Amino acid sequence: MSLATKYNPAEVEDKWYQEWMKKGFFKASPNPAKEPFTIVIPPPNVTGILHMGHMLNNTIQDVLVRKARMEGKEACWVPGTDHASIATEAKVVQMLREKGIKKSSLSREEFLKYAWEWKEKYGGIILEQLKKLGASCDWDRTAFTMDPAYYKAVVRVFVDLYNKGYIYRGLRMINWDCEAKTALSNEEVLYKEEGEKSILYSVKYKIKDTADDWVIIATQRPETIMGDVAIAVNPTDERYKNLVGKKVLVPFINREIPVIADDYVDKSFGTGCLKVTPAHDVNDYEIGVRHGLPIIDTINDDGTLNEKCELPKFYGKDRFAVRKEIVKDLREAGQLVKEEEFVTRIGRSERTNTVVEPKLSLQWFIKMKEISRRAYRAVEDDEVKLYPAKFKNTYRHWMENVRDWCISRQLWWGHRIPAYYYGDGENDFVAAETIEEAVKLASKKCGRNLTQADLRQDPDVLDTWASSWLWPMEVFGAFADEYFKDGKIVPGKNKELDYFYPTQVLVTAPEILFFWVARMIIAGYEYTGKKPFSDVYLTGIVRDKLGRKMSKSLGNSPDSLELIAKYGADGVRTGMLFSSAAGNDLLFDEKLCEQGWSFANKIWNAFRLVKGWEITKGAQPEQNKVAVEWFRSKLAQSIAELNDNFSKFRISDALMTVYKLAWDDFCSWYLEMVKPEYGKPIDEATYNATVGYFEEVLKVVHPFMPFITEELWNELGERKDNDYIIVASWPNGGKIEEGLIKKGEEAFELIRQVRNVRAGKGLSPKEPLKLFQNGDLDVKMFWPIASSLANISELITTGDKPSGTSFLVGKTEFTVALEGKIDVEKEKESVTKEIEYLKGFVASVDRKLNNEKFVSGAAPHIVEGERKKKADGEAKIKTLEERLRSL
RNA sequence: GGGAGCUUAGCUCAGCUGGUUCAGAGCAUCUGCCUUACAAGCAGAGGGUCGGGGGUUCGAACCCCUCAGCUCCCACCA
Repeated sequence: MSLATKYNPAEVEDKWYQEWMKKGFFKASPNPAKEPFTIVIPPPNVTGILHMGHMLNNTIQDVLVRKARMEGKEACWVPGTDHASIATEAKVVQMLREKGIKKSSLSREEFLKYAWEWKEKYGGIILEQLKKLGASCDWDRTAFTMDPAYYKAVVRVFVDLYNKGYIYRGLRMINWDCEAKTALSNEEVLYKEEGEKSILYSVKYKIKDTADDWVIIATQRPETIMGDVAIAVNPTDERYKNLVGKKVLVPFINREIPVIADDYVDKSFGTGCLKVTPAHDVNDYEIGVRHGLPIIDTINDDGTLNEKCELPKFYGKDRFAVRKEIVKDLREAGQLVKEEEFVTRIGRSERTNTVVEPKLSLQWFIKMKEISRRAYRAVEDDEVKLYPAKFKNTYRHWMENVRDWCISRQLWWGHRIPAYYYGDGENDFVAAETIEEAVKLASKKCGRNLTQADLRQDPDVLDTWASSWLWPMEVFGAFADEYFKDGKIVPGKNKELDYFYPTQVLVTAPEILFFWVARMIIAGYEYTGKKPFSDVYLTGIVRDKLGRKMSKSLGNSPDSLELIAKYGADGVRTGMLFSSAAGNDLLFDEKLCEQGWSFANKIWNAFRLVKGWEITKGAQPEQNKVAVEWFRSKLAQSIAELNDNFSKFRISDALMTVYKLAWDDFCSWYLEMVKPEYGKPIDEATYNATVGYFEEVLKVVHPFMPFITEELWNELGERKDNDYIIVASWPNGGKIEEGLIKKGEEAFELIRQVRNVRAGKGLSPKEPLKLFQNGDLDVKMFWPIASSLANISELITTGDKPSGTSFLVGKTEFTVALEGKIDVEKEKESVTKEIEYLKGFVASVDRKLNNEKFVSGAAPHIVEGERKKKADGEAKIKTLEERLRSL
């Protein structure tokens, strides 16, 4: 038998993944005899590639799914991708631009053809990469948010919510991307942390019917002056009290606008006078609404000025170009009194990086207040639990201040809004799932017989989250005709949904708690009356070891697939989990993957050891019997701890428990206990027990390191049919003999102490030592093990006090005989030091016990504990003092 | 501006309802070993007045107040 001393993951990983696929172990179907365990993947962007965040997130999901599968549950992990409307469209537009094709030169149909081609080409990449990681998804269920059925579901939900009165169309101030020509949600607008430099201009407006009286306002957007409809001052501002009600003239166009008073105005900012431009500023819009002011929208969709600005030389010119010109004009007219630099926060589009233009626009909205009430309560009442729980606060805060959700996007890639217009009036439209239905509805609404040709469908598409919020339901086909009735999903009809939904766990990033998680909960209750999942595990952000976010520009993001090639998927998976408590950012260091590989290598070498043993029919030595019994309890203890970690979603801790069980308890202690001398065989009983334990250890390691465990499982025993570790049963632990574990601990302490003496005195482990015991610690049971692991030739319990170095295990003193090798003075010094320490300790305990209030106030078992501390301490002191005298 | 959270060993973090798992783990460090499973290993060791200050209590890493620093979320000042 020749096995490499170094484990090589590359040789085994692909093989086992193929084998699992071939055997269909990832497939799940409704099975009433089994409990379901469902996870829906947070669908990555269809054009995405696997980055570190995905690796962490999907490793966690796979660990949970694999454990559930071994526990005998019907484990179903649904994979899929998100069409990611704006992100994908941006990529397609860029691709076309590189080919020299402008989006504006294409028809909608032509563009979509390119987009679908792009999707077909790149859409599967990330899923293939997940396979390298070992993700045990049911690939037959792979879903896409623009699959025909899914598309239909999204449209259906829009119509349904419209009919229920939750969806409305309204003129709202929205964030506008002039380059992509689309509305952006608040979340898609980014602000630079440090702010951006800008210039604050002070501009003079002439007061009407005065010779030379002026009002000075401060603005950083002089190009919007022509959209001004008022000047506002704070009502308590004494400086301007007599100005309110007067008219002033807008520079250049001399439109008369009123001076109004509004609380919003900050007296201390600028001059305390604010120009009000409702079309181009959110706050101004609100002031405008409060004062019934008109709205003059001077800027086109593409960021150029239009004829409403009344100055023909600016028509069609970009707003920033106009800013420069108008500043010049103002200066020349003597109306620019000050220019000062200041730092402000400018919103930029997440996708195109252009400065976001606040813009009034007709958009579609979902009213959130009422529809989200149930979802709010669900988290409050822990019906849906968040891990870590601190996100409950964040969630509550968002829910209590929830705003209406703008769901329309001026894009082509996505679910087209199923609203059909038949006229130019504000209400001349209907919402319908099909154009046929729309014709009927519209005809009825307007009282004329319309045809399809009379209808125009809304050109916009829906926000991507307005499709992915249905994900946990629609991956099971929830909204199909057969199951959907009167705005609800009828239970008892869809076997898949009834069985797999609600799902168990959602693993995702905290940044999409509102975008996605909250909205899934809302949609879940709205359509099924049930939560979409019970537990939400929020991962942290993967950062580099300096704590910086991983980004392309910093170049600090390692290539996922290269890491897997280097350390194996097993190594990378464990590497990612070593330091990633839920909700904590993960400071990724490649060394962690190396540690993961080392762990695999350790297990590999344990296997090499066991595999190399020859077996004899001989009787089982006492030492091995004890070792086997001890490990049985130790294993049970670790499994209990492990299950507890899992139940609390402490995945990192779970891995650490497994790591210590495998490395410390199994390899360092157990295997060392039973390892026969070189060249000698091992007895059959011990061998069988060892293989059995090895299998149990492999099982608990499997969710974390699926590949090496499958490999060794198959090497360790004769396997037939479907005997694979991936479907092996999760160990049930068994009885934990506390007494045995304690005896083991005492023996290990004894061994450590003897080794310590050796290290201190520079004695070789090969040199046998004599040990003297003074005290009543019962070491009999583990003695054969202790004597062999510490290489002790003899234990003398006659009470003799040899020359040597002593130590305590509990209250019992042990002395390693070291005639002629010790420095008596040093020995005395160290014993004295320990006595001093113990005396201080006993004194502090005494202070407590002499305190009336402590004895009467503290719980009895605490007081009892203190008494025992004191007695033990005193006993130890006595032993040590005797020792000191004998030196 | 509003809200949430964090500060424990060199690093990353555990420490559940104040008291025997109370000062812990992994990594890193140091010392000694190439001991036929593994030197990417083995054996052993050192290291923290639990951010500062104050208070409550018989007793505080844990509860309260306060100061300092950091992080995140929400809103966003013309």
